[in-house]
Amino acid sequence: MSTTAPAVRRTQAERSDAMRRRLLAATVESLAEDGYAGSTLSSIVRRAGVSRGAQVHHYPNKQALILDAADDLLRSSYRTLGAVLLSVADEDNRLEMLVKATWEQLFATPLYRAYSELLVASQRDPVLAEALRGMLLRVSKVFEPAVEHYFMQAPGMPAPGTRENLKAVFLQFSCLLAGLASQAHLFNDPAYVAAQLKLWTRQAQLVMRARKGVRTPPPRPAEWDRPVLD
Amino acid sequence: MSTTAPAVRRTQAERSDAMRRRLLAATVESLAEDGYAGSTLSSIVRRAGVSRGAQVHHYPNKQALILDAADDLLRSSYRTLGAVLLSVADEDNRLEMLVKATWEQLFATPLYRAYSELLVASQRDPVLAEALRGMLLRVSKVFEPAVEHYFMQAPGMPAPGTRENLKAVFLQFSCLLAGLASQAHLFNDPAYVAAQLKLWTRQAQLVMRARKGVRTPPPRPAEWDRPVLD
DNA sequence: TATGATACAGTCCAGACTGTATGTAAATAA
DNA sequence: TTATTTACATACAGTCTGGACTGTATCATA
Repeated sequence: MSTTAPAVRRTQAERSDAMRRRLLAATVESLAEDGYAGSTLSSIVRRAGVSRGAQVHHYPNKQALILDAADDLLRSSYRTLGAVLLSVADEDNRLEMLVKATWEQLFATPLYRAYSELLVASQRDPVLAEALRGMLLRVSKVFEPAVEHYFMQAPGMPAPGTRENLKAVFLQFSCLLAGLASQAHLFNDPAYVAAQLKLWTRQAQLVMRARKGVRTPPPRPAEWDRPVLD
Repeated sequence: MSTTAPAVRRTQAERSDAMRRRLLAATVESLAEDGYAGSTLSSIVRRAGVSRGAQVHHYPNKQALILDAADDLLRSSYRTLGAVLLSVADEDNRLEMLVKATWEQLFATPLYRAYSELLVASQRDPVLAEALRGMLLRVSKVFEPAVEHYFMQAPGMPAPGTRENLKAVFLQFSCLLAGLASQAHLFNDPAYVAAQLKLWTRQAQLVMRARKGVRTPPPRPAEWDRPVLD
């Protein structure tokens, strides 16, 4: 009667995979809650409920763990963004829903808190900066086709370079969300955020329109459904 | 012939004042260069070229120093913003100049780097958050009258609440700049920032106009010229 | 089943950081 | 001048962190 023995026989790959997942999840959690500097190895392994040895076995040093967590983080955001894009597929007021959903499901989440910690840390860590750069690039590679899939230049806009314009407007959107997210906790009136989202939506509607009759999901790259870990 | 003796007799208040300035300047510098977590008391006093005892004499603990540095930082930004607002006083393309100057002289500076460090730290430090909140409020109390002094709702805009609209558009502006500043180091193409500034300027010009013939400086609150230290 | 590889646990250590305590010089007050 | 407060300097104590190191359990393979 071995009550303690788990007796679940797992393959080495399964064990490693599960352990790495626990460590990465704990790291991202810790980044969001305790910040970059507060995310010590000790606190992370405590949060993950594993030993110090497990961490050192899978990640030779702290930077390796952080980098992998950053990758994990961006991959999650990537998938969340995908869900957001799909969720606004057959709406009438598509832009408004997209704005709202992007804020609520992406920027007003612990995930973005963790990301912003990495962002400021990357100001002084070229390796981390390069990693974030590459990941941002991948995210935009998904977002931009989706934007073109759903939206078009508003008629009568005398703007040259339609495609570039849409991209610029959505880059503006991301900057606005980033700025809002970084300051939102200082606003005593939470309605400010809603008002800002509404304002941008109105402005954007001046230069773009949702394509009519688009009921298919946006282009979905292959790596979309790739598992979180390589 | 006392070669070493400085023999400059200073009053106690002068000594304290000078020392505090050195400490605050070093702290803000350190925040910008080494980040919040990297700004240790040891590194700050080393940067300031003073001893550990000087710091502990003027600031009982780290938080007190950081809080005072935050105050100093916001006060500097406050004055810089004032200079920016005055510098665009008699320009024709006032909005464009204001945008450019605000970016270059405020957000693309080490000062804002330091501020952004405090901003993320304030996510987990309620005291710091409250301090930043109060100081932001003071800054906006200067900025908003200046905005109304220089700009007006564009004619033919069917928007209710002119005053509130202008405020919202400039809050959008500040969020955009904050977002840009937090990510700018990831953009490999520095032209992105310029393009974004241009884009926002164009959009803002749709809803506002520079008042004609305004050649007086914006309202200048009394505390404007108050010295940095109380 | 025997042997080696992999996964994980727990501990130790050198360095760094903050706060404190004590000592000295400079300025003000008496 | 002398006494006393203020400004600064130095030394130290306690805590924490990240990396190294050793030992044990689990899995793969022959």
